[in-house]
Amino acid sequence: MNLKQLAQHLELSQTTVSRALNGYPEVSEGTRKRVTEAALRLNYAPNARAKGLATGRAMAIGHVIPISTQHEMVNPVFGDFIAGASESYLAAGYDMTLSLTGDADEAENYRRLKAKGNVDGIVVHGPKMRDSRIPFLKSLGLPFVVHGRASDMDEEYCWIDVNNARAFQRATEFLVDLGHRRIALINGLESMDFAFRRRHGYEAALACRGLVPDPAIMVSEEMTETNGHRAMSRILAAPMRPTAVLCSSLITAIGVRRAIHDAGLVMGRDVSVITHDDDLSYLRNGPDVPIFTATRSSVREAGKLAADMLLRLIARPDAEPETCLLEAQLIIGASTGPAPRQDP
Amino acid sequence: MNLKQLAQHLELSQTTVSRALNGYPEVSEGTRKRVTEAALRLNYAPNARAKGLATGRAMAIGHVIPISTQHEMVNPVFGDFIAGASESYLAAGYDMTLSLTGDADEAENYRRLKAKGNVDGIVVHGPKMRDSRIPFLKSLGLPFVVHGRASDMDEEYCWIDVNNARAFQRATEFLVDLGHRRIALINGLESMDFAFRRRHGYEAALACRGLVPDPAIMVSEEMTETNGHRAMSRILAAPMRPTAVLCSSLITAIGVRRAIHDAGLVMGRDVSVITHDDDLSYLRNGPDVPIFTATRSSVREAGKLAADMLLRLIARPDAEPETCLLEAQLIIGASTGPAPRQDP
DNA sequence: TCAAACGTCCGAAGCGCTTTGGGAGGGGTG
DNA sequence: CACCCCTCCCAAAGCGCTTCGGACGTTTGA
Repeated sequence: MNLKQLAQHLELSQTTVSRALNGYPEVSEGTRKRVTEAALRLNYAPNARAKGLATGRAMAIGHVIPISTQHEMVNPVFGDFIAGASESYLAAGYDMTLSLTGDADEAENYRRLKAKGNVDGIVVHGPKMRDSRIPFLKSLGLPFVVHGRASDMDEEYCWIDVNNARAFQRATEFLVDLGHRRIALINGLESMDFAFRRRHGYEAALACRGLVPDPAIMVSEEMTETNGHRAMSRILAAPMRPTAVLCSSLITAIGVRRAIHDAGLVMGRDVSVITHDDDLSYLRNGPDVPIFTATRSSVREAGKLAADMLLRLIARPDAEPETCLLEAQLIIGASTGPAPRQDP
Repeated sequence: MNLKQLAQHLELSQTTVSRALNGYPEVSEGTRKRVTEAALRLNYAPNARAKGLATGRAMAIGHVIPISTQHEMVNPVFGDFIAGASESYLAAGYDMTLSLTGDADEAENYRRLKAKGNVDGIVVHGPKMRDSRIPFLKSLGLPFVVHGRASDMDEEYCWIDVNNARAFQRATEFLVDLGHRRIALINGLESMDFAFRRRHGYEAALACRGLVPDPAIMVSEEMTETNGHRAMSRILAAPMRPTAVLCSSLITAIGVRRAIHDAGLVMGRDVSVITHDDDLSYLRNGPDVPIFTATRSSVREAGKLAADMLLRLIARPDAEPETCLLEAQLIIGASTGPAPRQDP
């Protein structure tokens, strides 16, 4: 069933039917009603390709997610982000297309996306420090919103981000206030911008309290359970064991907890743990009393906000670039406590 | 840059340029070379909508994932599945579009997807028992592949699935062989087909060994860490505590491990645990020695196979429906051991 | 009363591509 | 030499939709 057939069936012109369905004023209410009812009954839906061709708008948003070429990992954060974003797309009548891409051909990928014309805008995931994609995308002229930021960039662009530095600064201060003096950091890959910022927040808090960061207890790795376990095991085995640790993800924290347990220690008593918590639906940090003390910020909410921002940007491409900095909550769970006396 | 401009620039007709780019034989090698080089240099890529309109093919696959309306959860399995599938799509030049949908309007959603014509086929996720989507999709005439199966259906359709019954049967037998007599089951929601099959495998193995399943130690819930913890805590607190437990996901198993630990017990000694393991990239079950004994099957691989299957189906829509049953490996980790003597 | 304005509708062009149905030119064949 | 058959290219007709520029009949304002 296409427009032509529908129009014939109604004994109207395609023009009128099209206008009736798209809410144009120059069609009588009676006719509009007749048309919409027939469309519903015959379950007519306009062909998206033809519509896109005629209007020049694809009514679709692209999400490009880089797969770390070495590890080929899909960050679970992505699922929740997408879920949040798709709420907005659904409401606005947009579709969502996904491209997973190796880091290598990413610029080419964006260019094709633009040339192929099947998205009106894109969301950029996993920005790196001084990410070259951002100036490139600006030059392409395709509206985009970045989930995260790229440090050391003078360019103006739309982004939405958690205040990672502040979150980790507060978390570190909280630990220092509890008497901890030796605090480890198990961070994500520092090529990623968020990890860089978190380290800065951590170091700033230490400096502020007259403490010196020790590279021996600072780790930067892909955020998996296994890596968390390995890093924490190593840190616990070394002399001058820390009494507290900051992790960058709940998944890593689970590995850390396992390492603490394996070492015969008790989390929250012998070793305090604070983790960042993206509030993933499948990996909640405890129902009422959180398991981990955490810096929490819903990535799903961020997805929704990013989508809304992008849709606004598409509607008014010449507007000032919006930005949105979300503050993470510091929520207290069972994984932190005062520094033990036998602090080495 | 569109075809017309490219053709003018080359002083050729659109026809010839189009044919040169699409590998048709009726164009000389010299011309083809000239065309492809110019296209590359001017980074021309054909407009996907126009191409789709002309060919009738969208060159895109839709993935429709139901969001359980109650819980609004995004299964982390999905990310890895998608990653696997996108490899195949990329190679075949297909795009991937995502629709998250509430269960309610799902049929309507599929119908629109078909009417809008922006996908050539779809992958159905999370089939339920006797899933009504399957006959509906068959009647729509849109090629589809189901990730999983729907029990109690006479319809023939394409699917790819893990042999869930067999996996859990083997796991249960393995536990019985180790001397366990009282084995708990912490399953996913039994409205989901895979959970239903796993329970059947578990019950079959018990029956085979003359054991009777006890509903008091069988749980069926959404597979989250928290739910795993809660269910296991309850089971451990009750009299007649089991000596082993089967879980449906690694995430649940992590909650189970926490519950065992909280109860002052040791996993693998006091309580044995076997879990299903989808081999997610961010949640590996240990690097070399697995943490959990597990029935393992890579969901990423399944994604790739599903995509391949769907692309074949699209190429030859009249072929017999393919099916693919993957066997899970039973891999031995540190979470299982012989049943303790003090078996109550 | 007449022109202007308005409410409704339609015809046709055009979005960028593929593909059908030729057509010009050149080399081989009888 | 005429004929045929390739090879290589082109013009034009769609694909299904939107939208510009009218057209027709009825109201309205001066």
